[in-house]
Amino acid sequence: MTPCPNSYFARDTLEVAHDLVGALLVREDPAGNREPLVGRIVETEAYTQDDPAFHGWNLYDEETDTVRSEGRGADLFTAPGLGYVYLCYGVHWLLNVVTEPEGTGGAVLIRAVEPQSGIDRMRSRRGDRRERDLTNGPGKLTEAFDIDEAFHQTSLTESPLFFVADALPDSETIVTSSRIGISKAVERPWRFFVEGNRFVSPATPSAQKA
DNA sequence: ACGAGGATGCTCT
DNA sequence: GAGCATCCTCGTG
Repeated sequence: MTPCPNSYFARDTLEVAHDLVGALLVREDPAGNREPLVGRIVETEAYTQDDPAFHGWNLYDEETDTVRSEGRGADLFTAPGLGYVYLCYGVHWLLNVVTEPEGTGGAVLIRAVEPQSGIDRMRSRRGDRRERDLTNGPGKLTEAFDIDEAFHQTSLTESPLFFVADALPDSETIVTSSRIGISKAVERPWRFFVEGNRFVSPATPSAQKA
């Protein structure tokens, strides 16, 4: 269980978003008394600094190669491997990990995981429902994993919350589609997910080969 | 299965 | 005051 290091995230955002599909998301109990919560990531989305759907859109000035440090989106230009966690629709926390070298904007949204360990505790947090409904959406998995603003701008390369790289089995294929729930740059195929996996979020635009 | 509508709070204009 | 990187419940087929 070696966490993905900062260098893993200091890469092209599309590559990181692709490679995180199949990786594990691990949430350890700080006290160490209980087994960790573990989910295998089956769906991600990429957001980049030249992307109108990006929260830090237009903070980067190409002419002067500088970044305006105003507002929420500025945290997307911080060091790779940090958390970017924000409240969506006033209701749900969404988990992103910052990508690209510091000073370049980028993040990967974790949209769905397949529970692997700690399922009983996920269900106790989420309510008694089908296993696939515990974590098949970006707001659902943060509730199942007890992730909120406390992880904003904290390191996601060490306990208690980190990623572990893992390859997909031969039986599974990564495909892409347009991203979910955005109104700008909707044509960019920057959603990555495991084809046919039942833990992928319900909204599923037509897929293309990754 | 599928669609409509409401909850709820932060950010930016 | 509008617009969200969403989810849940409750209708109707």
